[in-house]
Amino acid sequence: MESYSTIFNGEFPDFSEGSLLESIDFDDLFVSIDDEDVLPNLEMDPEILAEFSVSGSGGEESDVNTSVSNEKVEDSIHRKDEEDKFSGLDSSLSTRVEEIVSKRDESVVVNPVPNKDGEKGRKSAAHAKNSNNQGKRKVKVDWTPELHRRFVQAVEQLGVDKAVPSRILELMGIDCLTRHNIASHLQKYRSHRKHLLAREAEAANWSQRRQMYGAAAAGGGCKRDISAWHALTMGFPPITHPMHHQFRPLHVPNGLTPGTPCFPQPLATRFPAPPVPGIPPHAMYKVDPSIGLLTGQPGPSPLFDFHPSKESVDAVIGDVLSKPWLPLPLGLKAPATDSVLVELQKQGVPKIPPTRA
DNA sequence: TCGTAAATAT
DNA sequence: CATATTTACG
Repeated sequence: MESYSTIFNGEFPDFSEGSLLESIDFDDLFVSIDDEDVLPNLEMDPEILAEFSVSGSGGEESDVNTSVSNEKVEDSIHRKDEEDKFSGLDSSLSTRVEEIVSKRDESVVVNPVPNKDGEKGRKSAAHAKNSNNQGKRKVKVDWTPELHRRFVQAVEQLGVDKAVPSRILELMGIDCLTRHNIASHLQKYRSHRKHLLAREAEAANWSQRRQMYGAAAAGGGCKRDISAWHALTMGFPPITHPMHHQFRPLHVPNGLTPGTPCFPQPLATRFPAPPVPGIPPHAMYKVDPSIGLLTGQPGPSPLFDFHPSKESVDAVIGDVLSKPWLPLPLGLKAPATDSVLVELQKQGVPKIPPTRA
């Protein structure tokens, strides 16, 4: 039910280009559900990315993907699809032929199409593999991050609700894909998006209720806000476990033991990751500009030379609380440590030299 | 052609 | 065994 491709994350950092931080827009991480057409840009698991960076790392203009296959190149098949009519977009593209090597690995050549916004041209390569395509020359399309990027771009350009396979294909300008490929991908994309939004909605809901709880609690026992209290008692299982048992900051000031909460206690105790049904605590996260990354992820917390000042923390607390916990899409992990660190600096959070113990 | 769901391959 | 992708069908 919850199986979705890990490539539906929207954005994929280009490690070969530079800091992956560049590709991370933390603001987008917190897009609320009212943003219909936007999916949060989440960092993809570097491991997953690694796979792709290997095959296509160097080439800047690698219009030809020869990445490849083993020595076995038995036969190649030119697959022609009715989609050829779209070849007009890019002559070089249209000329590209999808080569399928029957024996071992196959390479599908996909050419980049100049982005409308004039972004730097990227190579888009799709590797199609199938071990036994004897008889059938159907090859599974390998939706690489780049390819998916193009896909998403096309979809968003058309509008999520208006996006239709044929149109998407046209916009993508990749001649070796069929409508069916797109349709299939679109199906999954929509499904993924649907669930993702649902999860975000739930998370936001819980976060909201947490806020209510916090307000009610802050009310000092006098439960004026009956609704809030009711919602709390009805919807929330009493939190009996110490916060640090469930949730730990990814980053703790130097000198502290990993796992030691370094963020303000009120935040930790009052706003733990919401127990969204179906989502394990460790799959929830939010980013705190001054504190770092908060997740429900248990385990050792990496240390790094960063220690937010109390002032910085206080200044940002309100903002943090307003941000909802977000569910990590399956196959994803929270932004890397470095990402957070750089983001902190980016936001002007003073970096205090670590106090060597 | 599209969208959905079942089938199938990895 | 999960799940990504293809294939079938209304």
